[in-house]
Amino acid sequence: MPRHRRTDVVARAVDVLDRYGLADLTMRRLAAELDVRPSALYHHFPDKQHLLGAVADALLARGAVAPTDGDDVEAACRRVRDALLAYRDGAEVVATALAFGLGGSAAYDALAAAVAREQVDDRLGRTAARALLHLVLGHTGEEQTHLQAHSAGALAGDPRRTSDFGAAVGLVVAGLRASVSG
Amino acid sequence: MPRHRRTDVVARAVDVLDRYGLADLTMRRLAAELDVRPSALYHHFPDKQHLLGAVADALLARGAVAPTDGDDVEAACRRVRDALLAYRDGAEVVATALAFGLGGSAAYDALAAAVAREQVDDRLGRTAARALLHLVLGHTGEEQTHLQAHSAGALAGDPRRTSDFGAAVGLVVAGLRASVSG
DNA sequence: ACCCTAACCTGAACGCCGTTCAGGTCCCCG
DNA sequence: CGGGGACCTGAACGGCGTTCAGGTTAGGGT
Repeated sequence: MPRHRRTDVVARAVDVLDRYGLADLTMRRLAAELDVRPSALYHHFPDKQHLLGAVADALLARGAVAPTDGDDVEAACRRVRDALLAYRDGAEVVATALAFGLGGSAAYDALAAAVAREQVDDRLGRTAARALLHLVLGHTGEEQTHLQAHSAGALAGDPRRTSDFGAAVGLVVAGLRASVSG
Repeated sequence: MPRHRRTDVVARAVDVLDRYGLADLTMRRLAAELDVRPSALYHHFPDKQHLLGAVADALLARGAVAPTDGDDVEAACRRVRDALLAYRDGAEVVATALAFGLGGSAAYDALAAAVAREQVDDRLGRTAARALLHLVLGHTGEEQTHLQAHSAGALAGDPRRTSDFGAAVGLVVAGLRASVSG
């Protein structure tokens, strides 16, 4: 009965991700959610990794993460971070997509574009963008994991300690500025 | 016939990890390698995550990663990186152990100790150590993934482009020094 | 009005995975 | 010599990603 296109499948996958988490974003579950048999998904994607790559790209697109934004470095980092935080396990999804080389490159592009706006040569710029990417992914992923662990039953948690995300990014930016003018 | 202790199991797991990679480090495979039935492993560890945590700690211990080392920040980062690179998928193993809070804390401790040796207050020091941890894990993991992808059939790879690991770390260290003396 | 092609899907299986549990064996301590 | 703990077996449970031969259906070309 149901007839779906690639876009529908990805959208539904994003929905399942946000409601149940990455661990429960399974081919079988997604298929059930679409009222379809698991094998039907393989008409749209060669395997789960490609699906996850498309999901990562969708997350970033919904967060308006694009290299053409006029953000400075701090704002670009915040924008990527916000996009990742907007969906459950967003950071992990994008990180694995990047690791497999099957998506998520918009995150790097956005950071690289912002870095390029500083007066810095290409080599150092790429290094900085890569460092910032790892920083944002690691920091946000950690935050997201603990945030979710607390939401599930653990009421004895810290009183929402202020995140040092900005400070960590500031450290790299300071190093970048020191390297260019020093 | 065979009788094993926790230590033996972890050692064998490290061996399997290095030979076959994290994806093939399965409870069943490890059990077979020890000439034992899979259920026997659950006498030593409550689940796979705890096993992996112990493996992460073993990797770091073998790399002589300890907070008492007299390294400066750059050297500490290099030491952690070398420990991760010494075994296949080492970075990923330590990263997931840290994410689950079941091991790998020696990596953070080593970096934190080195950072503390700089003249910097605790708050900023912890932020810097955390940033460096994400940087080292992300950078090394990426390197390790691509390195292994190239070793498996892809001879059309880059001519071993020089890694910018040192430059990335230097960026953070420069930022740290700028923040303390500026 | 027809057919044909491509897109989309089914049904059934394959081989793997982590984990559980009741019960067995063997060594060491008292 | 008895008992208890450490270590292991055998067998299953439910779930996973993936494959494949074949069925259905929509829509454009003639």
